[in-house]
Parts: sequence; structure tokens; C-alpha cells
Amino acid sequence: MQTFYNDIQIMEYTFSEIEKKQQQFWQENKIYQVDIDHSKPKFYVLDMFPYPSGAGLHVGHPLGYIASDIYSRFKRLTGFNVLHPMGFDAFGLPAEQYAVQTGQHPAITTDINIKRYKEQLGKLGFSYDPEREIRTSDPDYYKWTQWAFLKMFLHWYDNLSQKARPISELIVEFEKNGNTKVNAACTETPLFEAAVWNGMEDNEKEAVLMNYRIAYRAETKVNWCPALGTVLANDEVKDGVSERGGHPVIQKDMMQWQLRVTAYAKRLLTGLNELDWSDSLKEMQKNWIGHSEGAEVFFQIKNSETKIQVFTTRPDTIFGATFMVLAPESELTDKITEIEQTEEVDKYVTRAKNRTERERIADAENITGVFTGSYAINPFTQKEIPIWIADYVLSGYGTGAIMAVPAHDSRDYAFAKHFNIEIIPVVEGGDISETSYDAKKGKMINSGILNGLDVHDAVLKIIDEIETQNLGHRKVNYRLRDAIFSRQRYWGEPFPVYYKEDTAIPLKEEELPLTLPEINDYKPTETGEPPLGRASDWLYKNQYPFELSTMPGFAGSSAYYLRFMDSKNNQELVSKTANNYWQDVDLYIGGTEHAVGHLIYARFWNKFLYDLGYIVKDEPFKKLVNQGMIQGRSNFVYRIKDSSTFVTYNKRNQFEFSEIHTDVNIVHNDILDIEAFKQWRPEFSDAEFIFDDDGKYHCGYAVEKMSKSKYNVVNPDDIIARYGADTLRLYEMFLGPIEQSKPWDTNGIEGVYRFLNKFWRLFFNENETINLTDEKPSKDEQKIINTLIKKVSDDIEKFSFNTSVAAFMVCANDLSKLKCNKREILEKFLITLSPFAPHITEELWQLGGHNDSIFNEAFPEHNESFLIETTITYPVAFNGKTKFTVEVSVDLKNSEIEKIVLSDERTKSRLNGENPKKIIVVPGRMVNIVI
RNA sequence: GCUCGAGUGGUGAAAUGGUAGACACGAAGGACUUAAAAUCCUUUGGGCAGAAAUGCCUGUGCGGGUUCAAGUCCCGCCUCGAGUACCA
Repeated sequence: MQTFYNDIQIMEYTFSEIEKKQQQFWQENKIYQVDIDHSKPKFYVLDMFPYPSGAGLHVGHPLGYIASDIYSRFKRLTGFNVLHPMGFDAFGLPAEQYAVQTGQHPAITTDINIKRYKEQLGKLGFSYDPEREIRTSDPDYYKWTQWAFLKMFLHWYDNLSQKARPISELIVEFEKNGNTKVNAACTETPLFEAAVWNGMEDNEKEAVLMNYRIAYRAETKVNWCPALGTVLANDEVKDGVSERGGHPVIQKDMMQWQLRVTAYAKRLLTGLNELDWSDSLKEMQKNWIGHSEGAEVFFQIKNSETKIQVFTTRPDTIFGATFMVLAPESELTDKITEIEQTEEVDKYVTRAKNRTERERIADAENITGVFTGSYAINPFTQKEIPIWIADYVLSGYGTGAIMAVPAHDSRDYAFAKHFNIEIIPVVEGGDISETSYDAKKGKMINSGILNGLDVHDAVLKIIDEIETQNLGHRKVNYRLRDAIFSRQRYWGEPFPVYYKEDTAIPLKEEELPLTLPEINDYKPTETGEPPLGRASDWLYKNQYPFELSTMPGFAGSSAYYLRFMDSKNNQELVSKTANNYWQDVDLYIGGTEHAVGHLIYARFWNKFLYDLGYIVKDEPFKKLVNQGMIQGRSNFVYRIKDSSTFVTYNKRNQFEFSEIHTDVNIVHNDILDIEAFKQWRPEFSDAEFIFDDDGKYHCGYAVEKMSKSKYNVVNPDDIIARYGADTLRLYEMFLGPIEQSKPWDTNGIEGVYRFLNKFWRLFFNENETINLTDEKPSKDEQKIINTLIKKVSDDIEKFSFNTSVAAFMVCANDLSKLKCNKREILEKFLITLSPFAPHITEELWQLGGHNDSIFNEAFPEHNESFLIETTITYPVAFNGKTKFTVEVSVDLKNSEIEKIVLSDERTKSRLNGENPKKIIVVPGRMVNIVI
């Protein structure tokens, strides 16, 4: 007996040893290092790089990373030269908030967090090229963020050529023709002749040029977050509070750096057409850009030279315009308010200006407004119509003034009803006694020259009329705003800009990077300046002050995909050679939360660099996949009121109880681990329990956000320690379609773990030694493996990873039933599985006698000849309901199949001697008999 | 309000208009074991009939429609999720 154990060489699936060993093997042999290789087609797979938070990764974070890793490995095995890098979006608010609280330098915390992230990611066995890692907070990296900013500062956008051009060319034009012939994307600038330009002082010229620069500085209404002490971009504000931290945000006028993203609105919109992105994502971008076509029309004010310019998408309804509304912030307010109305108007305007965005939203149902006492002349009806001020008109959109057509706009309708203003219908088809008729359908009435026309034709005709009468012009408006680019913070890229008097002077390219100075406290200064105000030496040549704000979070993430192509280059952002080879991102994976922020800015940034000829692609991300969110699955225990007794889920209603979150890591299949629970928290150490009839304590559950406070966070490290990374990778994919959000439930993981163990055993015999034979595989074995290869290749291309995992399981089950140990079959299986489970497959590949990595092999191609069937099983349905099946030879004609089915006893008993009305035979599919 | 998704067993889910529930989890029963773990086998949408083999009915959020045939296509609703919100 004593020799029993010694004789057997136990070859268990020891995942932790295997994974450690193979990760080391890959690292030592630089398996994932990639370089330009013109003999192979390129493929660029990118994940949205993470912000390394202090909490580390939870099990939801790697979902997208696993998918992209599988795809990368698959592409590599099918002959592509795959670029698959990873880096860190390392500037950001949380590290700075922490610094404010603790005095710890954000660089230190960021370093610690990155280290932890790398450790966690490393355990998952991703195929990132370690040489290409970047961090946005590294001066060697942010040098190029500053460089791009300088380029934007030194360019303007020419609407005629739809392209960014150097400011120097604009100056030449100004010297020749003033700005009269320039059609630029710019801040509103009065027209001037060349002589005026040439007569200007330098600082006056600078002020004019600022209106044209793509990166420019201007006074603007900003979202100011007092709690964070900084401004935020529109997409960083949700429901009037900051997206990070949930602090209130107010509107405030401030001098800010901005990026003229709106110049690119049209191209950002049309560019979407060529992208392989989900419809919903494109829709979000379209809505955010907000293209609307219409006309700008001037309305003359009665007894005045002043005109009001409005933007409307419904110029066809102009005959129904019975009043006008200005935004409270409008500059015309003072000009047109009649004396007797001044007091009331002032009161209203002051109140509106003092209200926060949030109050305005909350108060949306309350209709408010004030009459100015003035009247405008409707240019088509010649009627006098009152001019009102109301906060339902926004100063930031269109011209900040509207012509109100109450019959055909619901907001105008509500306003007119409330203030008793005339409502004239001009489109037939709706009942306007209760609500307005907003639809763009029907015939025009009460509309002079438009009467009888269809809405669509009326729009075209009236715009022509407006233009010939010189009342206005056709116009396309966008909702998109320029991006505010300053943050009153320390932990971001410094602006490569200093000030002489009030004029901003850019650094020279050779002077980059401008690195962050050290400061001793990260709070704003006593005088309310940003933290950089504390740096005493923050002066250019010890003389001119540098900019005190830094760049926002999206700066560093706007061109990182380009940097990965050539991350070590200290001469250029990316070399021509590298960019020509890698071109663009073929597959980009990340969450929808970046749909309108990062993905708009990155596309803008890319288009700008494209205009300047630094890169070859107009769009950065060819295909984009949004992975779903992994939600938490919380567990509850039920404590009986005023006691330390906990009652099981089913019996809780017999008592008065309170529901308490319990740690999901001490619950298995909703059954509480009593001992672990007692130890979990001291106050539960003497807990007592009322069990269910099976003697167990059953917990309740709910799907919620994964968060610490709900005790439903699952750490990938724990899962890897227990089951291994390959199991985790497979399980995350097995959970369901990649785009779908789903709750994390560790319970199902046993299934894939069992599969990997079964897979492992396929390679060993009863004596636990590796056992592969070179015998010729049987037809059945060939069929099994070729079915798998076909299915998995198709599924990976469709991003249907969950069904691939199911196919692997079916294959392993089938092959173990046949006790297959043919090398030819099992090695194909290994390669097919390797993108999903890289460690176990690499290990078995080596145990099978190979020295080179499995990832230098080729993905097997399926052989159709093994999949051809000789018989087909036809379901036979009666009136569409399947009743039984018949197996027939594959080469039978329809009429022969029909004959076989009709002569079947089971058919006869159903027909009762009557003739069927119709028989449908779908070749290869099914038979349907209509009776 | 508008826009876009999604509703299928106890659970995660699968299904080019052609046998609904593949593959798993869980559960129940069994084999192996002194026992356990591991492994293997059987059953598992619901209902009805039968000793059983089996048979029948019903079933993909609800109501209609198209079709020989609908989870899948069309129309109308309901519910949930995401985005957006005085955008003229």
C-alpha cells in the first residue's frame, strides 16, 4: 500500500503555478512585444485606458479588457500584426482631492494606484506590449498634449476649405483684406478693413486673433463647482451636480481657455456615417452635436432702428408668430425695454441670473416671463407683436431670441395661454384648443403666399422669400458648445503659456514640456487663485507669470491612441512611419459613459491633427464596442427588530424585521456562511439564527450598483486565487453578450472551472501522464473539432464570446465521451481555446512537446468536408407544430421526402384517411403538413 | 416629453422566419467512497392523463396582424434600463 501514491505522477490542474509560470515565460521571451512588420497586415485593438482609482479593480472592470484580449490573440493567430497596448489616464480629480485632504503629493498616490492596477491586470494574463505603456501624467507624455494645445493656439478654422489653417495665413489675409472675406469658425467679431487692422496696436491685434484661434481664451459662462473649486465641462455635469462627487454646480462668467470644437461640428456629424459603431452610440453623438436646419430672420422693432435676430427651424410658421421672446441675458434687453417696464424687467432679469441651472430645471413647469413694453413688426403680416423676456429661451443657443408661434410650438403655446397672447393656427391638421400642433405635416393656412402649400414646400419657399427680401438667411445651428479647457486645479497638464500684460504668449515647441512645479498645499490660495498660485517660481524666465489653471481630464486621453503607435519617440507625437503603418484603431472597447465626452474630444483632436498633416486618418476609431456594465448582486439578512436574531428569507414576514446588506463573499448560492458572518463584524459575533426548513439560512438578493457600501464588491484577485485567471476570463465571457449589462454572481463560476478541469484531463491517461497519440482521428472526432473551429471563428468575429464558451464545453464533453487522445484533434482544440484561456493552453502546448509559444501558431481553419452530413433529421409539423422527426438521406428530392413522410404511420394516424391541404418541404429544414 | 435598447425556466442565457430553452448554475435522485471532496449518470418550463413506455394541451411582457410556419417581421399598448431635456 505504501507505494501506491508514490507510483503515480499526479498531474493535477494546478492553475496558480501554471499561470505564474506562463506569465513569466511570456515576459522573459517578450511574446507580446510588437514592432512594425510590413510582411503582415496590421490590426490595432485598444481598450479605453483606466483612471487608476484607489479602490483597485473590481470584477466588472476587466470585462472589456478580456474581450479585447481574446480578439487580439485571435487576430494574431490568424496572421495579423496586432498592436494591443495599455496605459493609464493618470491625471484627475480623486488623487487631487486626496492630496487636498492629506497633503500627500498626487504623483505618489497615483504611482501607488498604478502599481496596484498593474498587479491586478498582470494576473489576468493580458497580451499588452509592456514596452508601450504610457501615463498621461508623465512629462514625456504630456509634452505632446501641450504640443497639440500650442498647435491649436496657432491655428484657425477656415469654413470654406473646412480645414484648420495657420494663424500666420490669417494675418496675411487681414493685412490684405481685413476680415471681410474671411469665413472662419470664430467668436463674433465686427468686420474691419485692412487699414483698420494695420493701424491696430499689438495687443488689439492679439485680442482679435484670439477670436479665431482654435484654442482660445475668452470670457464665458461656465459650470462652476464651488466644492471642487473648479469649472467643469458640460458633460461633466449631470442634473446640476458634478458627475464626480455629486457637488452642486452654478453658472458663472469667467475667463477660460476653450477649444473651438464647434468648428468641427459638421465633420463630427458626417464622420459618424463611416464608422462601425452601435446605432445607439451614434445617436447619442448626433443628439449631443444637435444639428438643426432653419433660418435666421430679422424682426424690426417698432419706432426703433434696432432689429432682433432670431433662429427658427420653422420659418414656414412665421405668419403665426404672435410674439417674441428674448433670453434674460440678452444684450438687447436694456435697449428695448420701455421706461414704464424697466423696474419689472430688471427684477425678472436679476432673479433669472441668480438662479442656478438646477433651480431652473426644477422649476421648469412654472411659466415665467415679463413684457418689455416694446413691439416688433412681423415682416410678413406687418402686425405689431409684443416682445417678452423669459427664461425658457436660452442665451447660449441660436441667437438667444425667438419668434414665438404658439399654435405650433408647445412651449410657446403654454406661454401664450398663461399670458393670454393671441394664437393663430397656420398649419392645418391639429386641434389647438388644448395643445399646440407641433408636427411637420399639413397644409398651410392663414399664411398669405404660403397658403395651400405643404409644410415641407412652405419651408423652402419662405426661406427663398426671406433671402430675396433681405430679411435673413438660411442657417444651420448646432447644439454642441466649445469645450472649456481650463481647470482651477493642480493635478493636470500645465498650459504652455505665459502672460505679458494681459496677452497670452505661447512657449516655443523646444521649450516643452513645461513641467508641474512643486507646491506645499493643494488647496486654492487665500485669494481664490488655483493651487498653482502657490508656486512662487511659476514664472517664465523668472519674469512673466505662467497660466495658473491646468488642462482637464479629457486632454490627456484625446490622443493617447496615437502615442501608443510610437510611445518612446521624443521627437514627434508619432512618427510618419509608425502612423502610416498602424493608421487608426481597428477595434476600440470601452463603456458608454464616454459616449459624448471623450469620444467627441478625441475625434475632434484627431481631425485637427489630420488637418495639419501629422496623421493619415480623419477618424480615430473604426469599430467601437461598448461592453455592458457589471452590476452588483447584493445579499441581505433579516434581523428581527430589537434583537440579534436573524431570520431566513422565507420566514421573515412572520416578524418585524430590518433588511441588512451582508458581504456577498460569505454567501454561497444565497446560503449564508454562519461562522463567517459572526466573524464578519463584531456586533454580529453573538448573532442567533432562525433557519429555513432545510436547516440553512437563506439570504435575499437584489441587483444594485457594485459598491463598497452595499458589500457586493467582488475582487478579481480573490476569484483568481480560488479558480485561476483562465476560469475568470472564461466566466466573464460566459455571463452573456458583451454589450449587455448584467449582475455579477460568482455562483455560476463552478461550471467553467469544471470545464477547464475536464479539458485538462483530456490530455492525460489513467496514469496521470500526458498522453497524445499520432493516430489518425476518426470521422466523429474530426466532425467535433471542425464544428468547434467553425463556430468559434464565426463567434469571435461577431463578438459572441458567450456562445464560444458554450461551444468549448460541448466539444470537451463530446471528446471525453469518445476518450479522444489524438494529437491532431487536441492540439487544434488547444489553439482554438488559447485566446480565451491563454495559460492552461500554453502549459498543455508545452507539455505536448513544444518549445515555442502557442501564440506563434496559426488558428486552425475548419475543413468543410468533415461537416457534411449524409442524413438529415427533418422535423415534421402539422399546421406549424412539430410532432415528430424523420431521418432521411441528404440527397433525396422534395417529392421523395414528401412520400416518406406521408407513408409514415404517425402521419397516417393524424390524417385519419383525409388528404392534407398542402405539404411544404423546406429542403434541409423541415416539413409542414397543413390539414 | 423626445431618442435608443431590452422583456424567454428558479438563475445567467441560446435560437440565418423553420424541433423554443443549446451551454451552464441551482435543485432532486443515483453510482463510486467507511465517509467526504472530486468525478460520473439520470431528471429538471408549466399543466393533464398513464403502472410505465409514452401521449395530449399549453408556453418567449400584453393585444392584434402578415405567413404553410413568428421569440424572430408589421401595427398598437405595458413595464424596465440608458441617453437627453425648455435647443426654438
